Amino acid sequence: MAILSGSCRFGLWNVHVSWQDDLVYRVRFAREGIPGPVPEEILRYCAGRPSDLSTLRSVATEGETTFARIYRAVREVPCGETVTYGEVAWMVGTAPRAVGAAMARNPTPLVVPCHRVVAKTGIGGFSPDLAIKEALLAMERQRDVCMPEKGEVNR
DNA sequence: ATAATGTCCCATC
DNA sequence: GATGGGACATTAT
Repeated sequence: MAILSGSCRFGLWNVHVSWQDDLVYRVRFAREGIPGPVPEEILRYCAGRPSDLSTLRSVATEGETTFARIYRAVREVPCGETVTYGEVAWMVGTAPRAVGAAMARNPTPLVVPCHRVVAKTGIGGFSPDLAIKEALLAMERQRDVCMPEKGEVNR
């Protein structure tokens, strides 16, 4: 089968997704949208509705490279919570700057929740726009986009 | 081999 | 509180 690609809206941005079944190859934020399908969980998440992004897999977490291990560690950060670059580094057994470099090159934001990794003193960075990171964190703190478990999805 | 990262920590004002 | 420099691991050129 061919890899599918499409986009959905999140605030002022469009979230482009390349995927197949439960495996996500790439996620990126862009000004303009494109037609095509997007995984159901991502669609719900962007709409601020309950979703469980952990049901999706990312190509970024596969392999035995240091980056892959970093992405796996980040994936375990619960929705609504944050960790610092240093803490992730300690868990994986690497350096804080390596974590920063890995986040900057994260091929699948959201699926690998790099927005939950913040600096010890501030919020850290995010591209293409730090405002996206702030919006994601604010949404996870206030809304119940987290915990799709056991039917509370609608009513 | 060198530069560049979405960092951290400690020593200074 | 603000600033500066060094150390750290990894990737890209």
